Amino acid sequence: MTTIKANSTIQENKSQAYVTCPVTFVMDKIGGYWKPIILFNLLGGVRRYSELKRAVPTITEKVLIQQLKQLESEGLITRKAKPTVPPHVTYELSKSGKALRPVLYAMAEWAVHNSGKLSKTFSRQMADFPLE
Amino acid sequence: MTTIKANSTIQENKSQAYVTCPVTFVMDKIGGYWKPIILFNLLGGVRRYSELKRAVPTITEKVLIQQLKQLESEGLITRKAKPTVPPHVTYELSKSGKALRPVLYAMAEWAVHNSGKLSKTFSRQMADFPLE
DNA sequence: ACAAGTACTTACCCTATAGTATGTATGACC
DNA sequence: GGTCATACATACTATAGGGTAAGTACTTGT
Repeated sequence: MTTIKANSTIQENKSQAYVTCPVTFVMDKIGGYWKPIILFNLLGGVRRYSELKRAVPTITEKVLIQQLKQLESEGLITRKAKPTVPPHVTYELSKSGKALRPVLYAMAEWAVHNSGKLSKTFSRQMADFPLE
Repeated sequence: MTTIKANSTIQENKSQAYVTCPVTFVMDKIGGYWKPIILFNLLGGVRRYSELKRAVPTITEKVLIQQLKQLESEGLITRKAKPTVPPHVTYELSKSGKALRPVLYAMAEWAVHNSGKLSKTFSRQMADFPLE
């Protein structure tokens, strides 16, 4: 599952920047390519694994769980599994995950006003921006 | 200068997600590890290359210019060079770069409230958050 | 008997990003 | 005439993230 090597120079640089820059702290948690997309989808409420897969069709299964595990270990989402067959697993934003709404919203707003030709597409999407 | 290979699968996935997700659009522009940190520093106003270097001491020169070039080509910052010796180069947020303030601010706010022991450090930093 | 669905896991490979180290042009200053 | 400072460039290496492909366990439906 792609274990992270401790004590690499990159990781040490990161942990140093952590302490000094709040923005960096955030980027380290949601900075992966797919993480914001997943979080965005979870803003709409509880989602099954398979629902997320359908909502983000271009992500591969490996990367999807990988990112979900990371988000879970960072405390941004919670996983609930019913021990049935076939399995039934749901993901949900945690308290701090829900607190990211203003961040994602600010991003989306920025995209609407600073994406040239895509602006119209994005502003249409904003109508669907989950309010709670 | 690390040219990006066009037509790789990764790039194609990205360009597809672009069109559907405003959050992804933003992440692609400021999603690099150092970009938000650089932008954060430029929120304070015009900065010389050497000032940025001192402000972000753990970044290497190679990566610093690399990121600056990318931010410039994305239209988030502007570069001005005086043809003197020694050279005098300054960087500044563009209009769309300045528009990122709410995004960075929302991130910093989230960090203050969701970083456990680091919260106090971050809230102290927030006092210095550049207002304009 | 067998295919389908769910939520994964594993093995292997490729690429973008980051780090290390060194080089460059030019004029000012000593 | 050698050093200093500025703002880079370049070559090489390392790592994290992402992609492809295949497999697993168990039950329900045909």
